Amino acid sequence: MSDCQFWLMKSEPETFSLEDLAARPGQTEPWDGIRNYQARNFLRDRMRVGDAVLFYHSNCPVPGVVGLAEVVSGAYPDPTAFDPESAYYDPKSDPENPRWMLVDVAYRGHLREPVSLKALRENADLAGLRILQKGNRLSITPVEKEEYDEIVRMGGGVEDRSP
DNA sequence: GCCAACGTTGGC
DNA sequence: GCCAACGTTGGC
Repeated sequence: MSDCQFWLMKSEPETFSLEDLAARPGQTEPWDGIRNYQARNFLRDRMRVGDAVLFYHSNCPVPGVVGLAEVVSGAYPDPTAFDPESAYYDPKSDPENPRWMLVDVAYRGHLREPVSLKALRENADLAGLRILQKGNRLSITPVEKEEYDEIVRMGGGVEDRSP
């Protein structure tokens, strides 16, 4: 774990929440639907198995970090891009040369208390967080180890809330 | 629901 | 390659 990297990944809880991840068979889920090149490049070029993830709920009453996950696969083509039935279908993604990738992530617990966006903003040690910068909408962003540790500390540590 | 900020598309 | 139009994100 010493050389793993740290990430923050956003999800709208109405679409896919941390509770949904905890309830999945094997508590693992393909993180599909990424349709932004910068986020795709992070997935494809920099994410490694074992990397630690802050799970962030966006577009909801209290946005913030709610728990932890872990990258458990390398990047591979996102099958939803080839599925005309999928909301994420992209007719321009060629199966011979896939445009969109994903990784699998696994549940690693809830923070005892969610750390709200407001609380993140109020912590001067987190001023460098990418999601706090003006206009940043990236759904996958790298996080420093110190920032990750601080957010887990603010959340009162981690507990398993497997169903 | 509003709207600011950003990314993508496509005509030229 | 420019840039206007459009679509999306996501906080509030």
